[in-house]
Amino acid sequence: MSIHLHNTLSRRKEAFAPIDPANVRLYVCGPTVYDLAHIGNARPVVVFDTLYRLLRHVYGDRHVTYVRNITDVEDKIIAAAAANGEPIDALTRRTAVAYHEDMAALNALPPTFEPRATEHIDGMVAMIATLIERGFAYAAEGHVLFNVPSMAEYGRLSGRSLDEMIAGARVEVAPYKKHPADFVLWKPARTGEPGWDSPWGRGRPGWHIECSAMSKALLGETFDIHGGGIDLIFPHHENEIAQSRCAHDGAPLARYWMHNGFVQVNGEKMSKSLGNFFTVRELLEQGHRGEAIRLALLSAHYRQPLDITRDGLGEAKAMLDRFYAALDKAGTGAATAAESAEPPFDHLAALEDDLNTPLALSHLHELLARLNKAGDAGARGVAAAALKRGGALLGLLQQDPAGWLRGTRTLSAGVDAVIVLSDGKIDQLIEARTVARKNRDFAEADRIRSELLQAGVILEDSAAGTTWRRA
RNA sequence: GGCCCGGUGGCAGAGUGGCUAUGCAGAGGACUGCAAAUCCUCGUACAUCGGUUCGAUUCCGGUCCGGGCCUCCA
Repeated sequence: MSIHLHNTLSRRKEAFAPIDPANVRLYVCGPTVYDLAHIGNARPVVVFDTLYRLLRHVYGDRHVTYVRNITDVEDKIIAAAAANGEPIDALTRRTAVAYHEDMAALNALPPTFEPRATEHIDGMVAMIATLIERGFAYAAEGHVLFNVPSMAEYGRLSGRSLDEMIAGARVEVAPYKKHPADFVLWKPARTGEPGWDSPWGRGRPGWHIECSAMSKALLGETFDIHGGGIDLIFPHHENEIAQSRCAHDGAPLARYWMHNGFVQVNGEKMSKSLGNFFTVRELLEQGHRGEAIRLALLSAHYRQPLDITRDGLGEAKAMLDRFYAALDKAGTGAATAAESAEPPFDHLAALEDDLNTPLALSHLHELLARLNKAGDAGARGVAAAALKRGGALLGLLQQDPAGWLRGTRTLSAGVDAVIVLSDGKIDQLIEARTVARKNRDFAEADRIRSELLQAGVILEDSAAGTTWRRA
């Protein structure tokens, strides 16, 4: 089995063959840093992080280059900074830090490179100059525009023709555009706005050009996979393709295009403009742990729409409780064995088949059942190692099991919303209960149990003694 | 209006031209002082109407319903 991926360009699943197996190259559109990331923004991060982990497994950790940019110059940033009365660089720095914290909570690995648009202005200016020189772009009233009709294949990715786009156009056409579909490569900066000197006057780049310039700088003219949310197909990715191909003698930008479906709320797209979003940070502060959020995001196939609900997050949490409880009983030996274990075959096969995470998870459940049924320590160790190794491909199950089960839900700023009893107090109460049970004073034993339960602590008696976990 | 996706058991969610998805919830049982956890068993689902086929939830077409893109958006 080799990796197969659904390619938006062909609208079908294709066998994946990298240009250079020694350097598999992946580019994913990252955040515009003007506000906290909502759960919809987190989905592509988690999805492509999972792809990154799979590619690293198949081609080797050192043979995959993953680029995810940060857009730190853009109209919304300017607007948000003005609204906050905050300097632009303070806003973007603060937001980028929060983004990193939130994505780390979801157990997303840092990308190989995380370029910022403002670090690549020169490359953008150079690319724009090339496009003008070759007749694909023109300057008008301080703007530089890409001339869409000059690109024969424009519309291929999104599967629409220029005529259709004009027919459906709902936007007012700026008077300086030669063609209604032309889009901005460079726009003038007004006083007080961030700007860079250029042959067309002081200004700043349009949104699309930054990805073209940054991917070229870090991955070359043609690379393997370009990913992002489904809403980026048009116009963003279509425009990236137009810019890059026209600047690069027609060389393809990326060979495989992958797009994740939306996170929805009550069946509707979650988006900032609709106002129906919640941020990753809010969920964490409500006590949902990052790994549960990650699992919820992986519980549907990446191209399907996904509703994130309280029930769904609760189910993900319960699922992790089961996994970690089994791993906890398997002991620490399994953790070390997992280092050298191969991921379970059918689990890997599911991921190689266009990142079928729900199917992969079902195989993890099979391993869980095997682990729970394992008779001896040897069989337990093997099953636990396989489970942990499989989880690693999904970015799950890597925590200390006891830490997960009994862990506090301490969040940012040391705030702890849930813990009422300290671990020491819990142990004390359990000891008292054990004594009561020995004396067959079950009324007292049950009173202590229910006292603990009210504090969110669940007891489990076994031949080996009493263990506990937090609900 | 144009172009795309989808409609699977109470819920979530894979998949398949004929054979058990899986998880959650629920029912029964084993175990347990009680409980929890675990294990065993169970419910026979694929919007609708036609077509192709020996056979369709799975392929094709129509209908209905939902979502998305066409404008910033993951």
